[in-house]
Amino acid sequence: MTGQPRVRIAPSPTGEPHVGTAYIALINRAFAKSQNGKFILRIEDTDQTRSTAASEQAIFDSLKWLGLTWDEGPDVGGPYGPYRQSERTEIYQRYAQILLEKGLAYKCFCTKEDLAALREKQEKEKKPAQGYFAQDSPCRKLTPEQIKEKEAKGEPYVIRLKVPDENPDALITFYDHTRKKEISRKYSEIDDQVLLKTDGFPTYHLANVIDDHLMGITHVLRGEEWIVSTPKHILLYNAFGWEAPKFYHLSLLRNPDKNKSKISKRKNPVSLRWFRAAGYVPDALLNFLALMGYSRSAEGKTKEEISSMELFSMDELIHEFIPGRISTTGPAFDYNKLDAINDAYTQKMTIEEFCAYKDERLKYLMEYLGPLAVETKNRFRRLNKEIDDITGFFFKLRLSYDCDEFNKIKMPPAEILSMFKTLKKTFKDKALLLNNPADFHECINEISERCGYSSKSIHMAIRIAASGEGESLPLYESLALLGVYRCISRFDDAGEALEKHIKERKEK
RNA sequence: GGCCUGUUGGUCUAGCGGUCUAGGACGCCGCCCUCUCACGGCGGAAACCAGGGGUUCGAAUCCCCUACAGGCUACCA
Repeated sequence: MTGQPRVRIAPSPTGEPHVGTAYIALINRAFAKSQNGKFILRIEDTDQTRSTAASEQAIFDSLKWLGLTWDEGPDVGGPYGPYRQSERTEIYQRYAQILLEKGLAYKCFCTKEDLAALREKQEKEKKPAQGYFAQDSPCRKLTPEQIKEKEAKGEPYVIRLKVPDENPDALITFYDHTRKKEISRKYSEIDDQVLLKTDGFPTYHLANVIDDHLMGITHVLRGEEWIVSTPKHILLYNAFGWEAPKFYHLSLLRNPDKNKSKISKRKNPVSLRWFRAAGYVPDALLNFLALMGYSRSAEGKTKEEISSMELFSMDELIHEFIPGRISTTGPAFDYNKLDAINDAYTQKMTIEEFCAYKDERLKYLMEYLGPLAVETKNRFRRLNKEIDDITGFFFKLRLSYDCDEFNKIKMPPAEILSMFKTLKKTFKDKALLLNNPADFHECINEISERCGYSSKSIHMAIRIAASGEGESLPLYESLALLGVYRCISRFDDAGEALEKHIKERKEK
């Protein structure tokens, strides 16, 4: 051991690159660099049904855009590769086999139905511990002959960890360095987790523990959602006879609404590609994210220094980083404050930097717009026109509706209102099916036919709700880029604005 | 339901037993600067430190209980 820390982030390449990934990456990188350590990127693509190469590329691009570069990873290599879990399946299988041989894991032939039945039974009995554990596990009791028989028949199986059950009330404990305290769980509360799936791929738990050990990870800084499963991981480290890394759990970014639930695309933009296309300066986004997870000390600072201490660069963060100052409370993601910080950064720029940034952003914006790029370009008369007059609606959180626009829909206001409601409901129901422009096209036609809305009216209504105006970029492509969830909230907003408008007119 | 975690103004936070009649930032309001807006400057409203019990000469700070919020409870990570 050299004494230099090695940390990692391990994003899954599913869907859009998430701000949460950048947030965790930022803390990890600051931690590593402040101690002259290494920051590693590992791709956790063990979920074969959801992982895509495009998503992986988007993670690379987005993190690089933010300057969150890594020392080792799938694209740059390193001494502990491969850094993509899908390329390490034999390793996991080998280690699962070791556990099997040691008698610390077992093959489980239960089907989905078996598990559902088990769960139902447990619920009926109101057992405090649910899940697949010890005496509830039929496959634990299988004799070697029975196992052989099932295997010969070709029954699919998973490999599960055999959680020690001699002493169910004993505690399994680890130290959380962020919360600065021990956290523990009873053995009886931990189920016999699946280690290797039927398809031969590992679950997160197995792959994560093996990789962290094999890659020499010394400190694990990850999201708070992992706290409860950390004891499972400790169990695995014990089973292998390995020393566990030190754990730091980072509080989750939250939606800025009343309840502060985990930040999600259903409620707000979370894609790093969105932030980039929206025109945020990378250093500003970084600074803002750092504020969410880390707070600087005011000690020894003058009044003036205190009033500007929220503004700092990645380098400054690295130089003064103190792990003990990582926050433990879940911060609401305040888009408003992000804007303020972004303003501060643009003000610090020179004209040259500003132009370079605008150019870079414009290029990226066109890429982001995809099929709409040409349409956007064609709407310019002269190059001095502001691009955001045309594309701004993609990047505003809330639109303000000019109520005269609604007059362009040739329908009575009350009917428009109910149309917005129908649209909202249908989009919500079909949310998972609405991805491409064609999906939106089909869906809108369906509603139009089903409810007897004229094609012209429904399209105009959607156009106004989505873009805030009666003239805009081609509709279906726009909706696809906006994403279903933001469309839904815009139907809400537009409906609300219209309702207010109707009320005001009545009062007059 | 069970388990785990968190709780200082609307939001992000400083604070680690007396210096707190709780400081800063964002947002909000007002004034000044000014041809407008933005920037900047000044000022203001906004937190009885979730609530209740302890411990202590003394608690936002330590302990306990309750409430609320979040997370997890998948062959997803």
